[in-house]
This record gives sequence, C-alpha cells and structure tokens, in this order.
Amino acid sequence: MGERELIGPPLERAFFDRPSYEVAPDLLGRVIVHGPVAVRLTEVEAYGKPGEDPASHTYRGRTERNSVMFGEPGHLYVYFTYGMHFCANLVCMPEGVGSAVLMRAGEVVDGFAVARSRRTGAAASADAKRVVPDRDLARGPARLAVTLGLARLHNGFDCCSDGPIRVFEGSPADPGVIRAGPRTGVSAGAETPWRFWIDGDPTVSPYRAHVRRTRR
DNA sequence: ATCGGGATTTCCT
DNA sequence: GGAAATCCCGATC
Repeated sequence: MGERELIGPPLERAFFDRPSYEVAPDLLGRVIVHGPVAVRLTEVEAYGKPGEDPASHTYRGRTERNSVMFGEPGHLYVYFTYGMHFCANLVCMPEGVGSAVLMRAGEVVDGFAVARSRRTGAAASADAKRVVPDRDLARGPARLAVTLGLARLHNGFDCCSDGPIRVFEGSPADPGVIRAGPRTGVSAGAETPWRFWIDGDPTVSPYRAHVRRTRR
C-alpha cells in the first residue's frame, strides 16, 4: 500500500490518439489500476492499422470481435484466445482506425493479496497450493489480464473516464532503458520491431519466437 | 534451464 | 479444417 501517491494523474484520451508504435514505448513505466490492484507496465506490443499490419486483428477489416479497436481511443480491447486466455489492449488512433497496444507484462506495485488470489483462484484452480512468485504475477499477457481481473466483460471499457479502470502517469521509462524487437508469437509481420520492453526488468516475459504447432 | 504436449474458442480460408 | 498476440506442468538434461 501507499504507492497510490506516487502514480500521478490519469493519462488523458489524447495520449492514445496517435499511432500505436508511438504510444507503446510511452506506456512503459505507466501504471494501470483496476480496483485494489496496480500494475506498472514493463512490456508492450503495438498492433497497426487495417491493411498495413498483417499481425493486427484489424488487418482484414472490422469483425464482431475486433470492433472495439475501431472505436474511441483509450478504451480496453479484451479478446479471448487459445480457447482459454484473455489478453488486454489499449485502443489507439482516432475513431474509425483500428489499432491498439497489447499489454504483455508488468510489475504488481499494489494490491498483492487480490492479485495473488486471482492468479491462484478460479482461473488456475487445479492447484491451490501453488505459490506464484511476485514477479510472475503479471509476466505474460494472459497472466496480466488475470491479475488485473480483466475478462470479456471489460471489452470496450473506457479507461479515460471516471471509473474503476484507469491508466496513470507513473514514471515513464527512460528512453535509454527501452529496448525494441520482434513481436512474440506472431507469424505474419514478425519482422516489424514493435515489441517494447524495459531492459533487464525481471517481470518482462521470456521471448518466444513463433512456432507452428502440428496436431498430435 | 529448456522442451514438448494438452487445454479449447474464435476467426478465416 | 486448422492456426492463433498463451500458459501450465511434467520430463529431461
């Protein structure tokens, strides 16, 4: 506790109203809060506009799933993948342009008790005795979503209005410690270096190159 | 430390 | 039909 005084004012909508590859590195060191839990972002990935970024969910245009990405910037885009995981993005660019930043990893800075129970509770019910190290609480996009209590219900949530989910100024990462590289788990557009992370931070997820899975 | 298999929905070809 | 912006666990080195 006691961290809340250090995270500054919430980011305004204009922060998100620009290209995702500019927003992404600027999000490093910012603090996203949902209720009692606060997470300092240490790793993010940018996803670009329709027709321009083959790795983006919006590449082939608007669908029911990705429609939030075409809406007002500063809202959450939460999607379900691999049959079991949720991942959370912050929508970028003006209304009508489908683009977002995926929050891949962070450091829990407040609300540890709730964060831990979310991670060892329902979602991972198989082993209640499992002890999750602090640094693994939000290490990886699906883990970050669980720790922050984000799921399908929060798709479309506006983080730039008064409400339980906000992104705060925090302490922007010094440009000298920001690294950029290929996005994780992406096959199409793998060459675009739109993954950004804080160099040496223990909460950054291990990089995994895309591997094609074969069935049985 | 690293590897590989399984869980299981949504989207697109 | 099959890949996908993933994670967990057990086996093995």
